[in-house]
Amino acid sequence: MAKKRATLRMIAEYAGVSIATVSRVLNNSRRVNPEIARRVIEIANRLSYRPNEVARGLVKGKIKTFGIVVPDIDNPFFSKICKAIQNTVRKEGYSVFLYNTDGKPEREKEIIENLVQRLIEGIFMIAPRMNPKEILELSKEYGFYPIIVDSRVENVMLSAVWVDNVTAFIQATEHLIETGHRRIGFVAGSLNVANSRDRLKGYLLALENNGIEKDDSLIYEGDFMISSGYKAAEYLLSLENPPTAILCSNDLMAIGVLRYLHDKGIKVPEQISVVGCDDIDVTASLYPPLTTVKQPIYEMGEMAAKMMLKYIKTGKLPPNSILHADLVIRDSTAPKLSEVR
Amino acid sequence: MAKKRATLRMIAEYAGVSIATVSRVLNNSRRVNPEIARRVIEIANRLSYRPNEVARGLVKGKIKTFGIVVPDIDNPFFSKICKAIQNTVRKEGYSVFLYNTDGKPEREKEIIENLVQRLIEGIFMIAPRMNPKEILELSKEYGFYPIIVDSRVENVMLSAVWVDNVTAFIQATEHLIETGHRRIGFVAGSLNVANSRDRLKGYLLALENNGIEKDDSLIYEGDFMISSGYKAAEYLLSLENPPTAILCSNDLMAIGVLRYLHDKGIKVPEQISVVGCDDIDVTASLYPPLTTVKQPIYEMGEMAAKMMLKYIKTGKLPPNSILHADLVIRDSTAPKLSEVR
DNA sequence: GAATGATGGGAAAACGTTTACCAAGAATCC
DNA sequence: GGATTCTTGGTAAACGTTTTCCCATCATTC
Repeated sequence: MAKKRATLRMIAEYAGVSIATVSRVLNNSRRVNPEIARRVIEIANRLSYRPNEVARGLVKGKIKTFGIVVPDIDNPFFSKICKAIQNTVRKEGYSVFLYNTDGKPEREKEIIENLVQRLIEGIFMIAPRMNPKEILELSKEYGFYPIIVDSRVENVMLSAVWVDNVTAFIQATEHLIETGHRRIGFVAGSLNVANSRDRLKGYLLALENNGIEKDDSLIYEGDFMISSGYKAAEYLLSLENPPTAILCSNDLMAIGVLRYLHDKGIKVPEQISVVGCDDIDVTASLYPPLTTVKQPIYEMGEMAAKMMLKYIKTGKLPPNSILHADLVIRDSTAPKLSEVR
Repeated sequence: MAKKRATLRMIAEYAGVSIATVSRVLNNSRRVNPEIARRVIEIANRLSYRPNEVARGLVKGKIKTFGIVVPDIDNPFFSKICKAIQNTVRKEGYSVFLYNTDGKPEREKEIIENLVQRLIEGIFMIAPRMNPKEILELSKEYGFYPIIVDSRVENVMLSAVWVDNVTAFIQATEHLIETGHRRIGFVAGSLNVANSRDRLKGYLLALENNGIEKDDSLIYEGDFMISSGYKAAEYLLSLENPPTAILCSNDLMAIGVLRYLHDKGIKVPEQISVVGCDDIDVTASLYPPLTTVKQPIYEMGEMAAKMMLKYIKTGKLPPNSILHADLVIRDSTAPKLSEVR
């Protein structure tokens, strides 16, 4: 079916020179006679030669490629990070392998081993479930550069980029408290991911700072998907003393919450306030437009990619990068009903 | 930094056998003495041997990997297709390279050449901008298996999976006509992609079938993104005789339309009906829940993956696969105002 | 007991590069 | 002008596999 692809050997024969010379010309790796160089290039073009990256990878012991390991590519938050990484590393000639874990920790190790077999240079672990220490060990054992994205990592010799979620959620919670809410429901993400724990922590700290006693029944653990937001709202509204505001660990769950409230005819923000997190693209177009913690999503991916490239170039661990998230107030939050009256 | 990875040679030395024997044991490619086999496997495990896929790829002339070329991974429609492909091919031991084109046709060729250098076996072209003939030629020249996803391809020796958009849009348009609408705005996607043209065609056919004269001023060409839906609505509502319903070529643009209408205080569906296309996850959670043409997104990706796997196994071109899309009626459409009164 | 066949192991070529080393000629330096 | 250094081309090893031959052993068959 396919024509035989051109190889260095073929070019060498046509040009009447050695393979080494052809390689040198094409890679500009050593000076060669300009006349020969011209001829080689001309022939290479004529045969539309493309280097075999696999052969090259074998001798170099690595291939210009990164792995991206992501819980769910179909989550707009993650897909934007992937896009940012891809756009950034492409400019340096890198490709990316994409792997979905569906949030299953056991798949992460499996994937890493698979990637290593393919001689990739580095791996972006996005919101990993695995223990950072374990990632560090694997990276040493197998010899790849790891960058952790969207997950706080401290006291481990790993480079990571994350958002200060604790502060952001203190801010979000205090916004609700300031507008008079005291019973604030919290829809957490899976608590085996660091971010979820941090967001919960911010929520709890804000309550404490404001002398509001925590009530465990107001905390619901979801899984970051729309459906679990729906269930969370169903649960919270079934309490005998339901919350007047619901703070969600991501926008998708907030969307689920909004949906439940619409279904039940409960008015947002008049009867209940809702806050999300991420500021994915659709958030501003919901009804009502959602108040949310705006994460610097693209920046986070871009930063991760830059850190990786620097890591590879220098061999030195780049410092962690902590980005800031700010609350964007839209129309899904309002002063507590009783205060308005 | 990294320990030396185990190789066949190392195992062979430890076990006191030849490399060939080790390879045979590990690949089960020929019977060997069970006693030796046992020893080899034991040593391989102890050294936690992982085959070097790059070396293997070099001798086999191909590597168990596919490329996915997609206009915008951050579009939930595409990210779901990617997820489906990934999930399906993973089970057969394949990895995927992911490439974003940002909808730029010139990048597609570039990416294909890059992928071919890496000895991938096949490429999924999702909603490609490139001419199918050209894709076919490249696939022959370079020797890879192409599968076209979400784009109608006929009379070309290529395998593709797509949705019958013409029929779906006839159905969507007729739903609006049946409920009394006669001035129906149409927000097209980029008309250089086949799907957009088909959707427009369906719209026009439905008008014709129902004796409604087409009005070019009611047709707006967007680019599939939220922002262009917003602009489209702005334009359509500025007409001296504005439409009473707006049909959009995808949900994202419909979201933009809804947003504009909310901003202007125009009630949906009371004052104007809106229809989208795709049925991405958030669609049902919008306000109002959007009537939309539900595309079998995951199925399309899964089908594409299965076709690819079969293509590779048999070497024979699998037949095209045409999926069906159905209108899902939710709350964003209603009989035309004047009819209600 | 010789011829034949089956079995299981090893040697080595092959995949397509990069690169260390070598050799020969040119240039440079006193 | 001879010794030294520089330049530029080639040779061949190396990367880690798979796979084709080939050979030795042993069992089977007549």
